[in-house]
Amino acid sequence: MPETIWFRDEGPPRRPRLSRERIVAAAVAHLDAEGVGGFSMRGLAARLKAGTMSLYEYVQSKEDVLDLALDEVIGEIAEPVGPLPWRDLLTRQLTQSRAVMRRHPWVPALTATRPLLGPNALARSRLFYGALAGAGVAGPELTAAVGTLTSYVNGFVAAENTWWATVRTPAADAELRARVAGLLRGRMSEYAGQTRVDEAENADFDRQFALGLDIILDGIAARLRPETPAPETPALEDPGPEMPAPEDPRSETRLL
Amino acid sequence: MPETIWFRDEGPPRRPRLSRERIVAAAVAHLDAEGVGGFSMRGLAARLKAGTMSLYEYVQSKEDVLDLALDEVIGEIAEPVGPLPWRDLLTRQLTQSRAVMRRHPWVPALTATRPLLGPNALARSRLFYGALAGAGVAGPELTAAVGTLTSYVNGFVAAENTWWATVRTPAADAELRARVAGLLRGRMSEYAGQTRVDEAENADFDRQFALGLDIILDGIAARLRPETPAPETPALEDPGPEMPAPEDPRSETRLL
DNA sequence: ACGGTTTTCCGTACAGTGCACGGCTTGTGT
DNA sequence: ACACAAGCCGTGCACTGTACGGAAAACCGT
Repeated sequence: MPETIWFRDEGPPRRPRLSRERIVAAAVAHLDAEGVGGFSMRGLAARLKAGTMSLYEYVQSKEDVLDLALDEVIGEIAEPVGPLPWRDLLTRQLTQSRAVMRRHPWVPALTATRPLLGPNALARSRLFYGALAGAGVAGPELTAAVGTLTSYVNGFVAAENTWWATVRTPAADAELRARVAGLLRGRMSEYAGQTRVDEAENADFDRQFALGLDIILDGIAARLRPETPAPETPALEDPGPEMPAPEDPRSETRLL
Repeated sequence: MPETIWFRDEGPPRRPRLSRERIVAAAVAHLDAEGVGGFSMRGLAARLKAGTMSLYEYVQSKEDVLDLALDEVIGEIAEPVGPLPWRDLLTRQLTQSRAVMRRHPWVPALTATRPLLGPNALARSRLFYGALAGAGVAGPELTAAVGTLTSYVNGFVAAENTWWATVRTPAADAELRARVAGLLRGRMSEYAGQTRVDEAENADFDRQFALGLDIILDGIAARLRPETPAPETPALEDPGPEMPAPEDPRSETRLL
């Protein structure tokens, strides 16, 4: 009687128990749970029920893990579904970016330190460049526009996260909370005559974010129609406004 | 013969050798030299020729030192000199912000983590709110405008700094440099038909920064004159557009 | 079926960290 | 002259990232 697979237990793990994939997944969970300060290779290994040094078979350093985790969560941003006007596309994408960064509050801290060169980050960048180029932005204004948008989102959510972290911490007593709230929210009431700022903070941030985004998008839109008062930027001496066809038409054509 | 002071040597230090002031000055120097990753309390103490634990007489934690150092360098931004149109004032201040953050590349990494509640940071914030309020921005648009501007600056310089750090490091070999440069700068040439991006990178960033800033300021300016196409924001039901007099007229009146 | 090679795993060790604790030194008030 | 307090800091502890080298397992050519 031939011994079948069904009676042979799989025993100790056949193929490698660890993998880069498993490691980054655990890293994201670990970062979500402990924050970037509480993240350690020992803790990560423990979460994987592996020895600490085993991780170094798949990764060269802690920084590598962080880079991988960062690009991983950037991948959580969904691809745009259909053809969309550039402004809607950017608004949706960036709102999603913010959502991801709120879900993973360690992200802004990392983007401020590490360059974003992973495949997902590059795909995002490519998407934005494509959308704005399709809208007619070109030359230095194109890079400026993309840079402005992504810088804004990063900066906004970074500030937003530190706000939540300092004010909504259980350790923060009511007094600190009141003082900080007074300091910051007071600004607005000080200059706008409105004092009751109650508890709609979450909605406040949403609104704040959307408003700021609109401000930037307005500024970009203003550069599209030449009748708006923006007489600067003498344009390149380079005559060619011809646009080379992107080498990968699949992902580009559906942009607009 | 009375013993005069001149023959009595000052001997061992009379008053406390350390002080919060001395510590933050050394901390800034240490951070400039070693970066935020290489910053350690032991190193800082060594720079002050003091025992490590002596620092804790003046400070409760490493984070305290970082917060102090952060607010310290924010103080490097000069006060505006005379009355200025709001747009000029903001442009100058934010350009100086960027200069400070380039001089102290660890700043963006910290602002992404810690809330900015020091006196210098608050004074800056106050200045911006005052300038924009004086220009006629009010309500949620006011906070959004200020948030957008500061978020942009932080985000921009953070990205800029990581760029310099990865590409201009001596450890970065020419190959990495070329690959990264190709990836990023390629975006622009890909969509704008311009390929020669040579070496004017520094000027490029300057221009990029100014352009992005102009985009945002345009967006803000568009909200000032109601004839521009921005029919949203139904305004507060609160009737009073009267602005309360700032309690400290000295620093406010000269804004505009 | 078996010896050898490669791949995966990880225990140990080392230099470094932030900081709690408690003792020492020094200047001051009475 | 003495008590007291303020500034100083050596020692120690728990923790970090990771270099090194050995054990175990998986694969492979014969």
